[in-house]
Amino acid sequence: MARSTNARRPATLASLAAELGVSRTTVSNAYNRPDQLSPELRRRVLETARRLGYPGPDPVARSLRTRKAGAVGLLLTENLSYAFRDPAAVGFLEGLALACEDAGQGLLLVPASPEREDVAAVHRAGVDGFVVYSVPDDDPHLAAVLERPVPTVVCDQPELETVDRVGIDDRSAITGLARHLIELGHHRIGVVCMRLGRDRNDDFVTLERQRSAHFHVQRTRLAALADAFAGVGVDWATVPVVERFDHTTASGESAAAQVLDRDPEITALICTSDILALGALTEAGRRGLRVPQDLTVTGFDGIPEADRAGLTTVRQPVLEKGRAAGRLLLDNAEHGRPRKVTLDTELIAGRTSGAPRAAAQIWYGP
Amino acid sequence: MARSTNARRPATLASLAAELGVSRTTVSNAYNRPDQLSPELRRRVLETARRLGYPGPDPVARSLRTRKAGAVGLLLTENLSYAFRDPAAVGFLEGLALACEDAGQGLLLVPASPEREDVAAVHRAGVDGFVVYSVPDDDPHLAAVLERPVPTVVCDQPELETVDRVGIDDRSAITGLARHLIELGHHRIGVVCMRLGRDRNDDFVTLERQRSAHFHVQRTRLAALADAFAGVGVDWATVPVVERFDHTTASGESAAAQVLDRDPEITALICTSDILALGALTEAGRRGLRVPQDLTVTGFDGIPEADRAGLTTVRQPVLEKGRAAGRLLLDNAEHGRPRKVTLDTELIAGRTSGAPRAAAQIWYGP
DNA sequence: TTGAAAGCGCTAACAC
DNA sequence: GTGTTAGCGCTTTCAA
Repeated sequence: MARSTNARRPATLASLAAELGVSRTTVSNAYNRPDQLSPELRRRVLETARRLGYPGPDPVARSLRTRKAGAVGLLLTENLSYAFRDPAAVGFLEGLALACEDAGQGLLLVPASPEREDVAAVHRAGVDGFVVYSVPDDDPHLAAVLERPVPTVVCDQPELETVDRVGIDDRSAITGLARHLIELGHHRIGVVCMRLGRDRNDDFVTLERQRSAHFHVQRTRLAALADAFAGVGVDWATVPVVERFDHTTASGESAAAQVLDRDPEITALICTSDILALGALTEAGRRGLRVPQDLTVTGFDGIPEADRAGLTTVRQPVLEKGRAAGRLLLDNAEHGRPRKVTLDTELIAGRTSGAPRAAAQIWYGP
Repeated sequence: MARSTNARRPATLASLAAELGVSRTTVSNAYNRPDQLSPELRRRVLETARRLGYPGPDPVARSLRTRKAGAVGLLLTENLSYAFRDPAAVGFLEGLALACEDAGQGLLLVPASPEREDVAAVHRAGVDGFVVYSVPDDDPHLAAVLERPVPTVVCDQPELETVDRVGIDDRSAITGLARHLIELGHHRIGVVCMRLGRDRNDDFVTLERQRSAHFHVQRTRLAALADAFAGVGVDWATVPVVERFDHTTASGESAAAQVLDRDPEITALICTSDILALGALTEAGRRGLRVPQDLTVTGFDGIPEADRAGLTTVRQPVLEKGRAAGRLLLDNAEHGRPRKVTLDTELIAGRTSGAPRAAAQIWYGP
C-alpha cells in the first residue's frame, strides 16, 4: 500500500486509557465531549495520544456504535466514470455534493457498473441513506438499495410509489417542445432517444419496445411525443425512432444518420438529450443539411454546450435536482407519505428550430 | 428521513440465527461463503431472512470486523462542488472513479471546505486510504489525513518526501511554454496565477509572496517563468503578477484587466490555467485587443474548452492522473520508499500566441 | 469529573 | 458442514 504513518496499528482508545491509567470513557470524552473533563486532563490525553501515535477514535467502530456513517451513497447505473462525461450528470453531482457539504456529510460514489451485476458494492456501502440517479426500473442495484434499511430518494427514474422522488414533469416538458415544432409546421419527424433498457439496442425501436421501456423518462417522452403528434394526424407507427445505448455525441451522429437514411424527408429530428442532439447537428453538417432551413434539431437538458450551440431544447435545473435530492435525504423532518418534488423546466427556442422546407410544408393530410 | 423499507431494525444476523436454530457462523456463511454450507440450508437461511426483513450483514459491522471499508477517500481543498466546475478536476475525478470502479471500491468525497476548519470529516471517513488532490502544504485537512493510519497518495501538491505522489513536471512544462514565447520575441509580459495560499489576495503578488506560496505548483511555475525570462534579460521584479483566489473565468477577466491596466505595453499574458486564460481572452476582446496580434494569451491544462478556443497551452493528462492516483493507492504491492509518478505534458501552440506587435518588438536591452 | 458495564453487529479461527 | 469462542474499537447510560 501507499503509505502508513504508523506502520503498526497498536494504539487504540483502550490501550491509551490503560497507558494513562484512566477509563476509556475519559479518553472518548477527550475527543467527543471536551467539556466533560478538565482541560488539564484532556491535554494530557491528547499529548499521550500523540506520543503513542494514536490517530483518534476509529471511524468505523464509532459508526457501528453510533449507527451513523456520516455519508450518503450515490447510485448511478452508468459506469461511474461515465457520469463525469455527461454535463447534466455533473451538474446533478455538483448540486448533490453541495447539499452534502452543507450538512457535513460525505458522498460515497458506489461502484455499480451496469455490466457487473455485482450488487455487493451496494451491500458494502457504509452510508446513512442513498440517492439513486436515473436508473432503469429493473436495475438489480436499485433493488439492493431498496432492501437496505435506510432512507432513499430517487432522482428522475424510476418512479416508485413508496419512495421519495425528485424530478421534472417529462410529459409536459416534451409536450411543450412538440407544440413548438407543430406550430412551426413539422409533421414528418424522426426521433433519437437514449437507451430504453439494460440491453443494448442500437437500432430502430418498435412500438412495443417504446411501450415497455424500463427507463421511465424515455418512455414518457416518447409517449408524450406520440400523443402530441397524433393530435395533428401523424401516425406514430410511421415515425422512425432510433435508440442508442451509449450516451455520447458519437451516438447522436450515428443515430441521426440512421434516421436520415431511413427517411430523408423528415424536417425535424427530436433528440431526447442535448448530447445526442449535438451529435445530430454534426451529422447534419456532414450531409450538407442546413439547420434549421433543411432540418430542425432539438435536444433536452439545457447543458452549457447546447446553449453555446444555440440548440432548441428544454432546460431542466440539473444542479437544483441534485441539491433537492440531497436535502430531501438529509432532512430529518418526520413525514408520512413519500415526498415528490417536481422542478420546473423551460422551453428554449434556439437557432436550430425553424419552419420546414417549403416543399415539405405542403401537407396532404394523413 | 426519506424512506425506510423496514421501519424497525430488529433483525440481525444473531436474531436470524436464533430464529433458525443455527449458529451465527452459518448465517454469516450463507452470505459470505455459499460453498461452506448445504444449498438447502442456505436457501432456508435466505428465505427466513427475507421473511424477517433482514437486509443482510450490516456493512459497518462487517467493516469493523474485517478492517476494510471498501472505499477510498478523496480530499479536495476547494469547496466540494467547485470541483465539478473545473474541467481539469472533473477529468481527474473521472480517472480516479475509473480506477476505483475497476477495483470495486467506492469513492468517498470528503466534505472539507476550505473555510470550514472542521477536520472532523476527515476523522469520520470510513475509508481504506486517501487521495489528496492539489491542496496547499499547510492545509489542516491534509494534516488530518496524514495522521490517519492508512495509505495516502497526493496528486499535484503538496510535494511530500514520504508520501506517494502523482503529478507532472511543472518546471519543465512551463519552461517549454516560456521558451515558445521567448522565441516569438516576447519579453514584456504579465502573469495571472491561481491562489498562492489559503488567504485571499486578489491583487498583485510580491516577490516574497511568490517565493513563499503554499501551493507548490503555482510557486514552481512562477519560479520557472522567472528563471526563463531572466535568461533573456528580463527583470522579474518588473513583471506584473496578479493572483486570483477563485478559479473562474470571471477571475481571469478581472485579473487580465488588472495586469493590462498596470502595464498596457505587455505583449503576452501568461495564465497558469486555461480557465483563467479563457477569461483573459474575454477581457482582451472587451478592450479591442486582437489575439495574438496585439496580445498573446496562454493557459495551462489543455481542457476541451481551451482546445476549442485554439488556446496556446500546456496539455496535461488529467484523467490519467486520476487513474494513476487510484491505482497507486489500490495497488497492494509492497514497496519500500514512496513512489513518484510523473506524467508527460505537451506544449500546444494554438492560435492565441504569435509574434508581438512590431513596436514592442524593438528591444532596447535591459 | 470519572469509571464500570454493556453492548453496536459482525467474522474468523479453530474445534466438533 | 456447523458451532464455539473471541473479539474488531468504540460510545453510552448509569452510578460513584
